[in-house]
Amino acid sequence: MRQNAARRAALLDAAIEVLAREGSRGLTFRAVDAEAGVPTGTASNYFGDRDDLLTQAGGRVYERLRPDAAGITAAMEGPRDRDRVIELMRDLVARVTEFRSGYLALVELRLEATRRPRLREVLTGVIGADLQGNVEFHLGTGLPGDATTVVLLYLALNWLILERLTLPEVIPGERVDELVAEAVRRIVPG
Amino acid sequence: MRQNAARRAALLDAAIEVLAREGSRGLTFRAVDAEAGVPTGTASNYFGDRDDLLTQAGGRVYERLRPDAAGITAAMEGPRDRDRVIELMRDLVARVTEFRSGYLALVELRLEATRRPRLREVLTGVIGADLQGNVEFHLGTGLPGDATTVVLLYLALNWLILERLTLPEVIPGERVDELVAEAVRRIVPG
DNA sequence: TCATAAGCACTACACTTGAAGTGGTGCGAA
DNA sequence: TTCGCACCACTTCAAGTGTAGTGCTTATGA
Repeated sequence: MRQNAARRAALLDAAIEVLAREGSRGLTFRAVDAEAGVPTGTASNYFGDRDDLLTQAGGRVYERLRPDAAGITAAMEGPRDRDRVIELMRDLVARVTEFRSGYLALVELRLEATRRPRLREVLTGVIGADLQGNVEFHLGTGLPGDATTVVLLYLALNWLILERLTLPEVIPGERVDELVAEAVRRIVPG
Repeated sequence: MRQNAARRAALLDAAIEVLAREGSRGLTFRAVDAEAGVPTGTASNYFGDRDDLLTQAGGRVYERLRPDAAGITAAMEGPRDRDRVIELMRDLVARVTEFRSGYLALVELRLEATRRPRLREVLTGVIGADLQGNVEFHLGTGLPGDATTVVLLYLALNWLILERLTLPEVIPGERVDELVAEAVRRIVPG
């Protein structure tokens, strides 16, 4: 088992791309090697088995989906009203939609988690923690709404993004901003 | 190309099970043969290629997810108020969650549609038509709310179901009914 | 009623692809 | 000088595809 941390990270990033492009079944050591541009057999040397690779990729892909520090401090500024929530949610949807491969990889991993208990544990942990973190952030910054508000926004916006990334013609791009605004208006108490 | 319609349908149903259990990459002629309990090579004789199989499975899986005639007429009865919508949505979520393999197969197909234009067209057609149909049904039966109401419920409830089917511990089963009710209360005008 | 033909189920096989894992070599850094 | 890693090569294994071929079943017409 090799120890080079930078190379391991590069392999995991390559794994995310492969996941999004080829699906979880397409995530093979060979494919990761090719995507990362390293010689055949390298991924074999860094991960014990596919389960290992999948689990570590699961941790990393979700980590990369989270906003950076600058984004977080920016989110804490401005007024604490519903219009501000609309802004924040639009930014969120735009940002996540932008990271197409990461989001698709995450959905692939969700489906794969159906068959892999270890992966399910890992994903349950990171996603549950993130949702919980969103709730605390929302309440902590004094934005309007309660815990249920945050959960309902999480549900609606996630599927909206999935819809846009998989079957974009079902909900045209021009409707997205208005749909997000309307979701917030109805879900967040005035 | 064989013509036996019953056998073709059985093969498509087998394909749905395989999709849910093994993912889209696992959907091979061999696997369908095995799942359907027919000799090796049978699926080869019924579908020209994988694209064919995937596309036809896409049509069938969605068809089977729709409520039957009895369910539709039942939905048209009762009062036309918000509490009635809560009931209907709870039934919907329960019914779709029940058909686990069908729902998971559909998500697999969404991801596969990312890579297959023909499949994307088919899914865009059936899913767009279903969403449109839901809007018309809702408005036509005089239930409270507008088109946006239906779309927002569609978004939130779909991800709720996905969450429950893939990572059930993130949102515990006991919270589902209350979450659905709260979603309806906020999204559907009183 | 029987002969004939057509379609299908089923089997077997040849071919291709893709992946896994591992042993060995050379290089670079401690 | 030695240890660890990058890199390459090779063997082995597993799956899947497409199709040729055989025999059964059934429909059709004299």
